[in-house]
Amino acid sequence: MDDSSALTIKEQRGDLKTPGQNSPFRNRSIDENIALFKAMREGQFTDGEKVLRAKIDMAHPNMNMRDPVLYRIQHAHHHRTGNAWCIYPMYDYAHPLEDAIEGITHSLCTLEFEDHRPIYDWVVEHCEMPKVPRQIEFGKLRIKNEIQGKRFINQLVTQKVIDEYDDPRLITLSGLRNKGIPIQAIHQFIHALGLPKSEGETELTMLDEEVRHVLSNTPRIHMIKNPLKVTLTNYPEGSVETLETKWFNEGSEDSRMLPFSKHLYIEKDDFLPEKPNKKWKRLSLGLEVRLMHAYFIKAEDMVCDKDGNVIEILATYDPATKSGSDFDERKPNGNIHFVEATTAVKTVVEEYESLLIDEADKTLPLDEILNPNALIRYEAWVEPHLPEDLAYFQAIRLGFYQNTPSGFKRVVALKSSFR
RNA sequence: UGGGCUAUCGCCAAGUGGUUAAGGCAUCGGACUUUGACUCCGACACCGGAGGUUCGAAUCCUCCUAGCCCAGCCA
Repeated sequence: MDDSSALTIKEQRGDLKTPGQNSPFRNRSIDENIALFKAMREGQFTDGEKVLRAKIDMAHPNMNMRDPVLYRIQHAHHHRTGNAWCIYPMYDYAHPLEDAIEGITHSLCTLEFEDHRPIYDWVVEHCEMPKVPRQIEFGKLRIKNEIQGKRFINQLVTQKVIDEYDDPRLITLSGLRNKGIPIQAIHQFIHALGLPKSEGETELTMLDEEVRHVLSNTPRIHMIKNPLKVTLTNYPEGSVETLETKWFNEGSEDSRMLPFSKHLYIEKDDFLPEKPNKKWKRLSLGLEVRLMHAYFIKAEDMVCDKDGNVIEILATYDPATKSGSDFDERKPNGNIHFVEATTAVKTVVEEYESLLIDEADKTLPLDEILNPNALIRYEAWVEPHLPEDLAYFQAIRLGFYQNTPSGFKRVVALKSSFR
């Protein structure tokens, strides 16, 4: 039992290179110590008036072994035990005992507790615990370009940079779940990483790849992010054709109805007036592409606004090239997806990227390294007739999305070798 | 000479005296393709440095270098 103040104990502890001094109360008798400790437990002292310490070695090179405090007085209300106790054990004393009592054999924790292992072992041994647990330390799982520290996450929430603690931009478990990352992907990701003692920074692309694997068999649908109007000049006005189309998830015979008409939307990125190079497998004037699951169309002309932006493509379609017709007289310049303009449904979509900019220096202030594109919200055009129980799907050529009551959330983008 | 720990490809990570030094991610080629996806082929490391021991070293020894953690009555 030590009557010294916190400040005195601190001063007596020495520092990294100089040994500490024994407390003047270090040699109290066992009886006196027991009586004092009982009184302490009874609440006869005020906070900080006395403390229980382990008598180890004030000159120990590991400062954790310089007579560490075991119990301190805190007349505090505990959320479980109420006011039953006014003394509380320190982590270094409670933790090894809890492990031993619970029959823990391997107690895993992070690297900064390596210096505490000697006390852990000391407590187990000196308390003569019948079961001997072992503490094993490992490195934290750090992720590149992400925020993980409680302090920083709290700051982000408080400053309203993100909405809540389960914001999908966070890589907390609840954040990942909210974003729609399947639990199997997390398991596989963790399994691939192992439990090393080295402290590296893992790239999140490893998780992304696991997510794509898990989601690879989800139904595929057509969704247009940035619509560009296409008008088929040789298609009758007013009629909407319905094409039966396989979902295209492997092993499934399910099909869906995909509308098609004179008025369509394609992705803005899928058109350039002139073919820029031989690798261009999309639409250009004079070129023919296949609209997936539908027909070949050929861009004949385009309409621009006064600023020169392309706002509409005038094209023709070839009825002979209908999907499934085994037409093979010509090869299209590529395959792009589309949506029928009059039946397409507008849907709110959210997409996420890393919270921090690439190669972020985490020692800089947060507001200097936040990625402004960590959250992007937009309205997309989606084909109709989606199943009501659709939880996940792949928007063809875009990515995997989670279907939620508030809209679509992108779980992970598709890979692309397009340059 | 305070103590504890780490160091294998751009990123993770196997490996514990004899292997062509696993594998994944990323990247770069190419095949296939009604998703520039998937899949499939192919390319991609003198093991932080210097010495030493050994027939043989990423693995053992010595020295060095770099990085991380520790001075709460926090966890």
